[in-house]
Amino acid sequence: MARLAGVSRATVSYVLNNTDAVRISEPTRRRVREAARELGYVPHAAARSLRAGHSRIVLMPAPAVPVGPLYSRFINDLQWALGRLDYTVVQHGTVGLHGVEAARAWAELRPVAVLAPGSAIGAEGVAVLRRSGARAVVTLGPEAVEGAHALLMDHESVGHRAGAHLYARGRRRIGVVMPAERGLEPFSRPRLAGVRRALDGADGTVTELPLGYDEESAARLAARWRGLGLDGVFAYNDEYAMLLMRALQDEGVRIPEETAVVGADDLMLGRLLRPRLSTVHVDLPAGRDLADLVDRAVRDPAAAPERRPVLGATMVHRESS
Amino acid sequence: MARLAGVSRATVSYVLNNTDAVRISEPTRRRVREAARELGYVPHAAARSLRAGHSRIVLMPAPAVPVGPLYSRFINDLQWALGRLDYTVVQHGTVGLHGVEAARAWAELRPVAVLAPGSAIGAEGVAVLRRSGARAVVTLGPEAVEGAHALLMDHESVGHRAGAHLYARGRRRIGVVMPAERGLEPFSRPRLAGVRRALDGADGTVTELPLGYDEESAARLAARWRGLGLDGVFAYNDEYAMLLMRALQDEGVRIPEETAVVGADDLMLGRLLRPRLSTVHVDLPAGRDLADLVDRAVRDPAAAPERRPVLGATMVHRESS
DNA sequence: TTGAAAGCGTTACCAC
DNA sequence: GTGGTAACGCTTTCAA
Repeated sequence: MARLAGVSRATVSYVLNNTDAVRISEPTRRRVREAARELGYVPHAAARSLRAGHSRIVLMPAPAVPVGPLYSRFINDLQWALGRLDYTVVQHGTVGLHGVEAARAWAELRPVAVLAPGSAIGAEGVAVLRRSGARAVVTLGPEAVEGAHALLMDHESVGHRAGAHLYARGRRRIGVVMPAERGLEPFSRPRLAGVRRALDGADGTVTELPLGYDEESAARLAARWRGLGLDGVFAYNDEYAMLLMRALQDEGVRIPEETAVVGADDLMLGRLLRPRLSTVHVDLPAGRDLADLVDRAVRDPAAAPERRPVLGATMVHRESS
Repeated sequence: MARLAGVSRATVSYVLNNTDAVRISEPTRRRVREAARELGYVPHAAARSLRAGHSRIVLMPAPAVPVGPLYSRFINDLQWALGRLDYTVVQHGTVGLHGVEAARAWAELRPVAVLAPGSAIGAEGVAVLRRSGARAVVTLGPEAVEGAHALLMDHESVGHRAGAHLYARGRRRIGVVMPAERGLEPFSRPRLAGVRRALDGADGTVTELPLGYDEESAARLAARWRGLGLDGVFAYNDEYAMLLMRALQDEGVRIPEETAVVGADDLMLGRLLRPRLSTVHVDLPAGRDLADLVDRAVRDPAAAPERRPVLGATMVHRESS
């Protein structure tokens, strides 16, 4: 900051951070504040964190795939809650980096905490981040990563709810839609596994159904539907469910009589379909809670890693199953 | 960086940035690199930008409202393209700040460029950012802001296309859905204005229809539909269109005979409805082009502000109108 | 109550 | 070819 009001830099620092020890005279404070406004002074985060040895940045990678309203809202909540705790939330636009590479890119900003999908980071990435001064690393995903706190997003149980529901409704030959789009495997594979587990040891079969998110792909699948002989399908999520349901209806397949359809995520969308779409409702944790967890972890970096299950799954039975 | 390999910090800097002047012996280079890996060394972005006087950060505010797949994809593209140009893209989780407040928060990171909705920033915010060293400020939105480059997102023409289409199809009493959700006004108001302009001086009327994104709200609107005497409606976007269409159909209103419905954004969704939804297709600029614009602006900060129209709007006529 | 000075990690510039 | 030194903007300690 310039030698603006004819006082020393230290005085400026005191005033602008209003340091508790009230050692600066009121007139001086006023002069400093005025000069700051006049000059459009903005503190330099880099200099501050260089000196302090750490920043107030909580870093998360920006999602690489277009993400649904559910997750968007979750991120927003979280940002708001972290902001209240005086953290600066930053979504880092990592291009296509993974693991250590990504961790290194993030570490350059010396975030005080990092929140990232476990799959994007790995144990080695966690180590890089911790060594570079991150006081907390929190992973999101199906399993915990060594050395980091874990928010266990149990997508497997989403599939399990759907599978169990279909089975309970008397369905035995069950299809599971697997999105062809890249980047969805971390969600789709556990969901598939959950359906498998629901039918494990029972008299049912599970068939994987690759499906691209476009009408032609859906029409192709629907055209060979009767040949597949399936009486139930878990469509990955509500959007794919809508796509598939439409194609099946166009093909004359009656829902739910011939084939029961279950989606997931409980979007508005599904309520508007006819028949109304049965779905697995997914509960994400409140941003507030998660922000508190991050804050606690930052304050006590040596604490044992927490593993907290989040993402409750509940079956919502409507008309399509 | 620690005094790791028994060489000076300067030598380390040379090796890791492999400075062109090849003045470092190969053995030394090797030693340095090895030590760096061993220590898990990661350069300190804050120190670097403090020294350099500027960062490579391109900052954008993280969207405050859940944003559709269209805009998500656009942001992703842009991030990727800027990453290719060696910028670090950062989405700043600004809680509820606007204008100068927000600008100040962003300026603390000393980004080399800022990309933000014009409404979120204002002329004063632009000034703060420029004074704090941002070499380029690019606004997105319906109108340009003094001192900044502008990407003119012409939502007014989206509404205009819809309005003109409905009028051409013989509709005269036209409703325009206005989402009740906060944060959508920057899009909904221009879209409404566009419809108004399309009917300007013609023998038609425009009626605003507030609508919350939930079934009850839609049902209430549908219940009083016949009383409104509207023969056409522009539903803000495809999602609201789907919500409204379903409610109207449940009420027995025939589409498009009694009421024509037009959405916007050309989502997959609309193709799956019956009747298929007419919509206004929106073209966002390629991330690549925009990244180039930012890069040019950064290289020549003194250049006259560009105002570039983006977001082409095309009417896609399907069955609902 | 205020000012001077050190030091955070980097890099540009000069001596060695 | 190498290494020392200063400076970037800020906070903090110490002295005036």
